[in-house]
Amino acid sequence: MPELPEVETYRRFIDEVAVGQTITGLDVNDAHVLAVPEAELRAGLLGRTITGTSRLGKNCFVELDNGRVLVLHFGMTGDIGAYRDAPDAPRFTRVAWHLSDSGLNLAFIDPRKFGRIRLTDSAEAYQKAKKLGPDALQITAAELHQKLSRRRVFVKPLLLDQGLTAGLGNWIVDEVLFQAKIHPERIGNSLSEKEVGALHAAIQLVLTTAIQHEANYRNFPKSFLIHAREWDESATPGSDAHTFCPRHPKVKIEKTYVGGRATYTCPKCQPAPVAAVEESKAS
DNA sequence: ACCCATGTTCTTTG
DNA sequence: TCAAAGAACATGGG
Repeated sequence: MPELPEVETYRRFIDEVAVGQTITGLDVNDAHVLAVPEAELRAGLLGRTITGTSRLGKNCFVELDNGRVLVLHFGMTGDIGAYRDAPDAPRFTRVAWHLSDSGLNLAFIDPRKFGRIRLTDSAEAYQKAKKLGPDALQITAAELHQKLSRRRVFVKPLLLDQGLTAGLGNWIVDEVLFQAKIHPERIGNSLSEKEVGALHAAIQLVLTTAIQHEANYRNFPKSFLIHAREWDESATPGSDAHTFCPRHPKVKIEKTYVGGRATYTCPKCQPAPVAAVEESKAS
């Protein structure tokens, strides 16, 4: 779940539920998701008032009244929730914060426990320490072109690299490349300025659309590749209509692996790079 | 029972 | 130094 649009949705939820409230309790059901010692987290949070929220890529920042920042990273299966009474805590709640005024508890939910919770002095310090690039919604086309032009690597792993730009995950990169009609195995520095322009526009389109729908994939436009991904099969049991390209009803979406990650492409929309062309452009 | 998975990070190998 | 591939992490769900 948690790529940029999901994290943005979680951030807005936290902003609504928790800003202005004081943290009066901390439950650690599973310390595995803590990237700081529990005692340090407890000392850093109890009695603090939440003053605001922000986000960089897939990281959510919860700002505290002493200037420090709680950082939430949701790994592969993280989620956020709220509950009033302990028996109502969502399944897989690993950590929860008790909020003074509302009496609600904010839950960090994470079945697979790849998520992490930590404290930092500032969002900027965290960005620097983690070597995170500009947020995918903030990066300009020129900046993207400049970064891609220096790399002789497949474009898909480049877009997944949080140091190049932060926030793009596996399905979004596939969607972006499909919308921009670029093959995932095109070499970074082989992309023309025009192609990078299309890439940048597709990033904006996919992220803003996903945020609008609060990352509920099923509600995305029919023109999106997302509907061809396997996990959507449950929505249309017994049908394989969803495995065809939205633009070419007779062309099947292909599943391959690029950089070790499952990758979906339309062979007609996204022509595979020709090695000779790539090399001549690169040299 | 087996295989796959939205992310990050480290190790190995070239 | 860079890049690619693989593994590890932890666990649920199909």
